[in-house]
Amino acid sequence: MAFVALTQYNNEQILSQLIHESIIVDPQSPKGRLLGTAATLFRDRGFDKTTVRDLAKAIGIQSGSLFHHYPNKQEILKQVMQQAILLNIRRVDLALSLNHTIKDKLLALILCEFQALILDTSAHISVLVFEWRALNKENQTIMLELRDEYEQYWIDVLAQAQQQGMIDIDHHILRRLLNGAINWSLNWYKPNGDLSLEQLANMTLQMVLNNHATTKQQ
Amino acid sequence: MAFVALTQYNNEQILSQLIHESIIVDPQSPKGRLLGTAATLFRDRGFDKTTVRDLAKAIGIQSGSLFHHYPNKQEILKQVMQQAILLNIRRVDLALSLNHTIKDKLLALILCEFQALILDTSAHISVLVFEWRALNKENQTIMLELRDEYEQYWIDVLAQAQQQGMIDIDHHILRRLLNGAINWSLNWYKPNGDLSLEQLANMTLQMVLNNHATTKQQ
DNA sequence: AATCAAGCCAAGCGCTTGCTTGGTTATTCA
DNA sequence: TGAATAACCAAGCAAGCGCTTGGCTTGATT
Repeated sequence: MAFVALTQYNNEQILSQLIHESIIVDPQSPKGRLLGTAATLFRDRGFDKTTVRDLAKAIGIQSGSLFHHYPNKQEILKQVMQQAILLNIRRVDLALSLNHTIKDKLLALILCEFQALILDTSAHISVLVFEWRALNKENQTIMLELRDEYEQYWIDVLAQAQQQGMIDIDHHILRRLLNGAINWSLNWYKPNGDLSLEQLANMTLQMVLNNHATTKQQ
Repeated sequence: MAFVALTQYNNEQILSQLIHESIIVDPQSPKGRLLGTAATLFRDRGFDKTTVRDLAKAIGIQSGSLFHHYPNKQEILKQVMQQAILLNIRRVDLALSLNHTIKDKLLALILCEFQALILDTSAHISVLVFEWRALNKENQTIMLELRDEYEQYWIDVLAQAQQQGMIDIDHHILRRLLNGAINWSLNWYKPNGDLSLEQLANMTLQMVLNNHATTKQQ
């Protein structure tokens, strides 16, 4: 029983499912393209340094026309982040259901998080991670509730891993350390280099597992 | 031969030494207090959202008077970051010389980095970590040279740790993961909580060491 | 006693920002 | 086919931004 990663097909299924449920906006629609463009600009230049004129120009409309779609710039930021979390909650949910040992589940979580940061949702997730402070307090509260939902998947798996003796240190703290280690890859990982995301995820797993568990499993 | 951490006295010695060598600005002087206030504001509100009027008001002068001390706002940011690195290079240098086993040296590096982020240089270092993109390209280059100098201490120790079989994965990648894990503590660690920095540093060390090394040493 | 630099103030310039307004064009669907 | 709605334009306002200017005050130096 080997480790199972999400396929491109999986991701497309999740996407169209969420669009159908009206949980996320179709990236093909005007509003969706706006969010995608905004995510890219926010990631590359930062929220504050991206002006509504920059954004409008990148889309090909007048700056004033943005406010037909969203009431203000802050709301655009919120939507970008919200879509990112909602999509990745589903991905994690599916990835965990495809794997059965705790070790594989943990690897699935790690790989999913790397993929979210580096692959197709990179722009949205980068904004979520690095433009957090640009969110106003009210929106931060809303987003924190969604993040808690996502974090629960991690906590559940890590708690079991600790129970089985696969990890040594407190799993809440381990999650914080891991979260930082993975997020930080945005600052250095080069997608077209020698190191694949699967390799990186495996190395990260190896870092947190104690040696007995590593050699005992499988 | 137990692990030796830097004392308050050590830090004061390093500080006055660096002031005497004119490498960093005396925090008591007008320019130094300006940098300290700027660091705090930049950390708490971000560089872009801190206006020169905010900064001037916090110091107790008119906004225009700032430009008597520094030619522009960007230069203030650069100085804040530069002071942070220069001070911490010295600290790491001393901390490594006080410890002799590789395991203790590694723990010293981890603890120093946590302390830099959380304790007295917190404001400066936070700015360095989280306001990097606010630096213009030219200043980024300058700062990268200083960071390389700092990173060399890490690479040296990690390379030896790997040679001795204390860590399993490539030490360059391990440094990236560790760097992220430690930096991220800014987002969650509460200095007055139950968890001390020494404990946190030890847990982090335990995470990266493989079990054989952990049990074999000492 | 004269000099001068450090430190600061008061005022405001020129520019950019998010967003508004009033109106026009395109698309959808009964 | 006609009405409603979505999508957009052109122009510009009010506020905030970094920074400049010209001159005043103070304390150390010679």
